[in-house]
Amino acid sequence: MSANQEKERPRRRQARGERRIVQLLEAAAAVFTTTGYTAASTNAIAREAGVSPGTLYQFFPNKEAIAIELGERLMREMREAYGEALAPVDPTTPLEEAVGAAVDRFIAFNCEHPVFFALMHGPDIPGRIAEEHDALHATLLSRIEDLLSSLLPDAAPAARVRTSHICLGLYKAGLELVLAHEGAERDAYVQELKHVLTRYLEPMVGARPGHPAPTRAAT
Amino acid sequence: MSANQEKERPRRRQARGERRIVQLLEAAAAVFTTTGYTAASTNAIAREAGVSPGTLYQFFPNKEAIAIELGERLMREMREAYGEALAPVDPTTPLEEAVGAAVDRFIAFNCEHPVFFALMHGPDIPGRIAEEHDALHATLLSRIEDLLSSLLPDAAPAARVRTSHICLGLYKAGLELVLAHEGAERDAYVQELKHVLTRYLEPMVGARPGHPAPTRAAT
DNA sequence: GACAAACACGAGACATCGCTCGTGTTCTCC
DNA sequence: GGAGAACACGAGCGATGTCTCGTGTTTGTC
Repeated sequence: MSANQEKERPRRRQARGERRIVQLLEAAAAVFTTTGYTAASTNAIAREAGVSPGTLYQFFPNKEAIAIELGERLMREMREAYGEALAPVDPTTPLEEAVGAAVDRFIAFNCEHPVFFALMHGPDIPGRIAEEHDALHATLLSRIEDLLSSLLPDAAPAARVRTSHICLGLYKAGLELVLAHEGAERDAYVQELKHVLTRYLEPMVGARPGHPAPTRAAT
Repeated sequence: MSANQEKERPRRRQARGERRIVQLLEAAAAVFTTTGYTAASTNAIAREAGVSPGTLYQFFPNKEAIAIELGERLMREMREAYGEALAPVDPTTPLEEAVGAAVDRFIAFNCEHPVFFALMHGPDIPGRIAEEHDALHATLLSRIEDLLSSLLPDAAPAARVRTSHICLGLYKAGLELVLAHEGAERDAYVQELKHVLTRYLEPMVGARPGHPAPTRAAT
């Protein structure tokens, strides 16, 4: 079969094309955030970008590819912004501080890129995007697991995996609430999210060496 | 204008019709749980119920009405199953017990009716269903607030509202994880969810009279 | 048994959405 | 300055999905 060179057509992009691509990606981000992936129509994305439907398909083979590319750029930007290892694990830092820093970073990123939440949260995700979704999920999960394994080295593997899932779930729930509010109220929810996570993890890491007693702060 | 009697057409249903309605509702529940609301086609629902598309529209004016009716029956059943006041608030019961009972009840209901989660969780909800979603949300929220106000009577109203939102968010996050697992693993996640909630609330209710010190159990 | 209303059917009207295609314009390189 | 590639347009094709409509069947009532 000689049909293996189809996918790799070395289309030379001009500067104008690159500009259109980011323009389309931004428009897609806007539409995805407001309507979600499935409800977003490619015509709407093209209209938002101020181009014709045909132009959109000069740069993306289909609707899915738009979300894929958008997701990849988002992931890349996240990695660049926060370094390869998301939160460098230092077992001597107090729990509150570690959790606070991690939460602050993630919240900041998600506030800057609301699409991220929209793309990763909807159950309306068909086909290939699910893979990317799972990839991100797994990445975050392993990061959290690394962090946890340094905090509680004695836990059973299964329990640690479970704890990681719980932490990610708690974060996502908190993020939804944070994004739903603004200003001082938003800050208050961020604080509550930190409380949730620290109080959940506290009893588990309370016994580790060098940290005599868990701290208790009033709300 | 004499066009005010349109909506109230006293269609006398026969027993057969009532049966068809619950049959269609069950089929819709099955389809909604597997594919979500928007992706579910009315033809698929009719097929699942073993009737023709035309028959479906004999009982429901449109697709949305199916979800509305399904949601209403679910809400009614929930109210009936757990009484008017969802969790009767007794300020002398220990926190762990109160949280445990509430979580167990809700989890049981959601495991029996997976549609509930599917209908209330998707961002793919158009138009009028959002209202019902909000109604349920508000109901649950006020229930939680009632429960909280008996547990921590001294908290500021704004903080209490916030805490309610957090609790509901945590529950939803936990529910997603619980439904994603089965058997012993599922039970373990239920336990973790209870831990999350009790540990989050513990410091707030720790100072209330009659409860000298918060209990601490190892994981 | 007759009449009307409720029930059931399924082909298809109508709309929407993803995507294509023919045509015309702009850029790049020689 | 001319050839070819990349870019841009927008009408419209094909598939899919919601909902209608004409027709036939069952049920309840006198």
